[in-house]
Amino acid sequence: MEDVAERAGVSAMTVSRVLNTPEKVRPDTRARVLEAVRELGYRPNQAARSLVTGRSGTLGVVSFDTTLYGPASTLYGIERAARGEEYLITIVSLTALNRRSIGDAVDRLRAQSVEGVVIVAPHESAVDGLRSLPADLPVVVVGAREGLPVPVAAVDQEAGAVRAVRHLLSLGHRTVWHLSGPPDWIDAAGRIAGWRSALEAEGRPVPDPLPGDWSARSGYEHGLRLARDPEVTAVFAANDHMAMGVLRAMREAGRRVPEDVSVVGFDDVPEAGYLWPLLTTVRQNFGEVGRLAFELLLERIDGGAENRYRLVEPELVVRESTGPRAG
Amino acid sequence: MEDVAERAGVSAMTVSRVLNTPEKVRPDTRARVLEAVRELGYRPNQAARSLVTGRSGTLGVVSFDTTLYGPASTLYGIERAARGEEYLITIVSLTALNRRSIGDAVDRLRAQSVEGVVIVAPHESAVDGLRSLPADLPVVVVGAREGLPVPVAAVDQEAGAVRAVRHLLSLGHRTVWHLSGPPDWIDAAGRIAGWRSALEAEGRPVPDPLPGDWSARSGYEHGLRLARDPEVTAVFAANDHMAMGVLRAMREAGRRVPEDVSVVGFDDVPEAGYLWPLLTTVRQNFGEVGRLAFELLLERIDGGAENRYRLVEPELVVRESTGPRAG
DNA sequence: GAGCCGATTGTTAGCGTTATCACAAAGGAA
DNA sequence: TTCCTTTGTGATAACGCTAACAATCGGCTC
Repeated sequence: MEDVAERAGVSAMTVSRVLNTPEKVRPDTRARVLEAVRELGYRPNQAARSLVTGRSGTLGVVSFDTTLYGPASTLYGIERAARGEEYLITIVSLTALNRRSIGDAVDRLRAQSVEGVVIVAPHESAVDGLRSLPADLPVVVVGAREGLPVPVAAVDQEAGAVRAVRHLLSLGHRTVWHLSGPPDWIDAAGRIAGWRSALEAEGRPVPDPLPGDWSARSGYEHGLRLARDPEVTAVFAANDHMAMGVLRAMREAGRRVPEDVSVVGFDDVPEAGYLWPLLTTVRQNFGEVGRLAFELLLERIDGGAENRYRLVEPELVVRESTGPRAG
Repeated sequence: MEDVAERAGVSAMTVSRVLNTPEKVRPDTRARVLEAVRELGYRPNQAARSLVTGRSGTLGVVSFDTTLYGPASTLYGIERAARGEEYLITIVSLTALNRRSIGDAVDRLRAQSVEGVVIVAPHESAVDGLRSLPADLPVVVVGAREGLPVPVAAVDQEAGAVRAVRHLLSLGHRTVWHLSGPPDWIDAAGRIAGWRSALEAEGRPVPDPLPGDWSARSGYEHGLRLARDPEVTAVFAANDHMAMGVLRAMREAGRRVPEDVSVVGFDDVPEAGYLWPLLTTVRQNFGEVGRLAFELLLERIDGGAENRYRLVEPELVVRESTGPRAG
């Protein structure tokens, strides 16, 4: 920087100003400095800058498993939004889902002086961990429920489930069976709540939800059982992979989809549009959730004290796996 | 840090030593300092540290689309490996695949003083971008071909394709049709080369490869055409999604899989094990590639000058979509 | 023409660490 | 005892940048 200043015939301070507040420097001086910067290939040292400003230009993202479609897409959304504001994203993935693990992850990020952290961990047990976060670090959570001491961005799981169930009921099905996700997952709870309320609103019987684990295998196993019950004509699986398992089970049991049984998934994973039959499902806009999370975090960093709760509406995508009730 | 020093009755320098080279401090002094650190909740300031040491404890990863299974898994592998060595990972995703875009991404990372960069971009056009990288920054590339001026970690695409083809030939198929990936992708080229060489090694006819675009749609379209040709009894698709499209096309055309036609994919995406029929495919261990990339980068940072080329062997996973040739 | 103002640029003093060298104490060899 | 190591600790000076204030320079008012 000293070299640049000398070459441009100004002081180091002026170089700094050209880079940070160009409007406070006379155009011709600015041009001379920029020319010198270019010639010398000067790049400001971020470490020195953040040492003196206290700002690092970096945000942290803590996530459970970034190979899953949802977290990966959310991360991507955060990164794209952050790029626009000249922030870089540092990631830490969680090895376990307890308070300790989240605390460690946040600590590691803090040691690198991130300005704020987005936590992507849609589990009840993760929510516990949030209660013991450092108060001086801006934090935003993705996918948690309302009422936390931090801002939250999430997909409206309940609304999505309601849409799926209404769609099935409108096709003439008497009621809808539900294959739910693991109880620890907040998304799973939201989908159960939406499914139940949509059935109750129409005065339909509410069968016990069948607890799955997100895997196609669990969908397949429950699916075999459901296939034996002729009463079952509509199934709402809490995610697409379980729905795929149900499709396979129905096929093996000789029940046609959608003629005999309608199946709806949740997520709209990319391959949902490639299956046979094409899966009717509820699309979650994870990228948008990431963008919202970034916005909330920025507000927090800039001093906002509100704990806003921002929801993204999911969208029902009707394909081939649902149809009118037979008979 | 000053406070910690005072509380422990030592100088700031000794506190620094306790944190960096504990073996150079007498055990009782060390204990006193650590106690003071704990009591005051002291956390060293990384910015100040990297200002003086020139090391930031951060590595950059440049990737094209981290929502895809491959890049996401590679990233995850890098992150896990880096955690063990106390490195944090900063990500930048590419908006386009040209030299400019890669240069920008690397520049943004460099501005944050990352110690090295892993580039995940398995495209020919990305390889161009690599030739104009700054020479003073350690860089490792994932998924490129041999012969670059940087170390490379990749899956042995050719070996994977050879395994897929040999498997099909061993089932009695006369030859194997290939649905290839986009020509710009290095992986696609490797799979074509492996497929061709395996056929030629056995003196089998080599049909023209059918150029797809990784999407299930392209697999479906080519699949419809292949289904009309009774000669076609074995298809090797360059990825699982295209294989899914082929499965769907065969089903619609009334050709049974695997009785009439065998289909092999590539990748082993998580849902490959949930389809009907379960897809025979070639599994790539992306996590291992990520780990290798991290190792190579570490060597580079520590001064290694070699441009090593490290390959991970893919594995054939035989499921239900392949069987003996009919007749 | 003195005095004042705003715009622009410069000077100084850190930000929180660690490298380097200096120093003190303790032990061993002569 | 004296000198020389070795080991542990401290003092000082950077690292590269920006905040805060100081200085300079035109131009303008009266």
